[in-house]
Amino acid sequence: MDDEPATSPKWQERAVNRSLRAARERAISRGDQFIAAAADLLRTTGKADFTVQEVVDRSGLSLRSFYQHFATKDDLLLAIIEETVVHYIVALRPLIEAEPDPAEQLRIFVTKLFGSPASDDPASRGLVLFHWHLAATRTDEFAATLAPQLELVTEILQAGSASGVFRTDLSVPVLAAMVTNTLVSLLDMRVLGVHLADEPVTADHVVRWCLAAVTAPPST
Amino acid sequence: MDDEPATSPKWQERAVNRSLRAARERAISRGDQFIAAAADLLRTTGKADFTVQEVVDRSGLSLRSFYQHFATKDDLLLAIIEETVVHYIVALRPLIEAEPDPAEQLRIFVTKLFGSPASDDPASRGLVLFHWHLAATRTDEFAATLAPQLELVTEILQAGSASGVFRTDLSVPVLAAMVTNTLVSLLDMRVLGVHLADEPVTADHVVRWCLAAVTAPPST
DNA sequence: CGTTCGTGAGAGGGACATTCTCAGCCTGGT
DNA sequence: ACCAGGCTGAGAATGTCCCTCTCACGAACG
Repeated sequence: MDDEPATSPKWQERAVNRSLRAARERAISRGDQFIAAAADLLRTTGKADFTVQEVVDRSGLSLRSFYQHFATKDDLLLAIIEETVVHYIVALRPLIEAEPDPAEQLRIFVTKLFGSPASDDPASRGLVLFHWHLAATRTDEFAATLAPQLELVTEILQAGSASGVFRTDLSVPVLAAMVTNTLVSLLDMRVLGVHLADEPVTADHVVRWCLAAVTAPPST
Repeated sequence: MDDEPATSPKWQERAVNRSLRAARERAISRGDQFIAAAADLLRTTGKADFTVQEVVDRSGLSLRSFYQHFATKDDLLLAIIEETVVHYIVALRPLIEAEPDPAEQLRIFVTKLFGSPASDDPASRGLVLFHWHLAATRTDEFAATLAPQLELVTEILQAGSASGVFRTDLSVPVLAAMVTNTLVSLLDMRVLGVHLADEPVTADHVVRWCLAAVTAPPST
C-alpha cells in the first residue's frame, strides 16, 4: 500500500489525478516518466545500450506499465529523439531569427550544433546510436523526428534564396535535405569518434563547407 | 561437404585447397566461406539482421568453426564491409583515373556511387545497417574500412587543389573527409529510404552540391 | 603411433525484449 | 455505498541471439 520508502511523491500524482481526463493525463505523465528515466540513464551512464528493465527500474514504475505506454523499446527511443530535437530547435530558433543575414544564420546554426552540446554531453552519444538503428527500422518515423530541424534549415535557405545569397539551381527542399543530412551525419561521426581525417574537423570547417555548397556556383 | 547449390562465386573458387601451408590456407578459405555465406544471405534475403546461425547453416560449416575464425559477429560484418568497399573502389578507380579533369572525376565518382549498385541491390541495404552499428562499436576499424574510398577522394581533391580548380582554404584531408562523409551518409539515407525532402535527391543534385562545396568560395 | 590442431555436432549460459498471470487500486456509473 | 473495467505492480515465463564449452573424429607431423 503505502510503504513507499519516501521515494514516490504520491502527492504529486494525486495533484495530477484530481483533474478531468484523469486516465489520459496520467498516461501522458507515465510516458514522460519513462522518457525522463531513459534520458537520465543516458545522461548519467553515457551508455546507449540501456535495457528496458533499467529504464523501468529507474522510473520506479513497472515493466507492465512500460509496455502499456510504449509498444516497443524503439518507440521509446523515437520519443526521446523527438523530444531532444524539438527542445534543441526551440532553443536555437530565437537566436537564428534575431540575425537577418541568412549566411550568418547558417553559421550560427552550425556553430551551435557543433559547439557545446554534442561533444561533451555523453547523452548525445546515445542519441546518435539510436539514430541509425531507428533510421533502419522505423524509417519514416525517424525522418519525422528531424522535421523541426529540417524546417528551420528550410527557412534559412528560403530567405537566402530569395535574397540571392544562396544558389537557386537546386531547390530549397533539396538543399535543406542536404544540409540537414550533412550536419546530422557529421555530428554523428564526431560524437562516435570516427575520424576520417587526421586533422580534426572543426565547426568552422563545416560552416565553410556548407556555405560554399549552398552558395551559387561561380560559373557554368 | 561439397553440395553447394551452384551459388558460390569466385570466393570459393579461390578457396579450393591447393596445398601449400595447408592449415593456414584452409583457414583463410573457411573465413571466405563464411563471408560468402553472409553476403549470400544479404543478397538473397535483403535482410541485414541475419543470425550467426543462419550464416553457419548456409556455409555448411559449423558454429564451432565460425568462432574459430571470427572472434565475434561484428568481425564478420567488418570483413564484409571491407571486402565490399575494396571491391567497389578497385572497380571504380580505373574509370576515374582515365579522366584528367578533377571536377569531372568527382562527377563520375558520385554518379557511379548513386547509380546502379545501391538503389536496387538489396545487399547494400544490409551493409548500410552494419555501417552505423559498427561505427558505434568498432569506431576505428570502421573508419579503416572507408580508407580506400577516402584515399581515392583524396587523390581527386589533391589534383583539383593543385590545379586551382578546388578551394585551398580548407585542407585536402578535411575536404576529403567531408566529401566521404557526405557520400556515405547520403547513400545510407537513400538506401534506407529516409526521405527528408519530398522531392527525391538525385545523383545530379549530389554532384552539384559537392562540386560547389569543394570549389573555391567566391569572396571573403 | 601418438600428439596436436582444426573441425563437426550440438548442448548450454547469459542478455534481452516482449508477453502473460495474478492481484490490488482508482474512477465512473448506479 | 457498490461494482465493473481499465491501469498497475511484481515478477515469472517465453523466445531469440550471441557466444562458450564438451566430446569425439580425422588429418598432418614428429
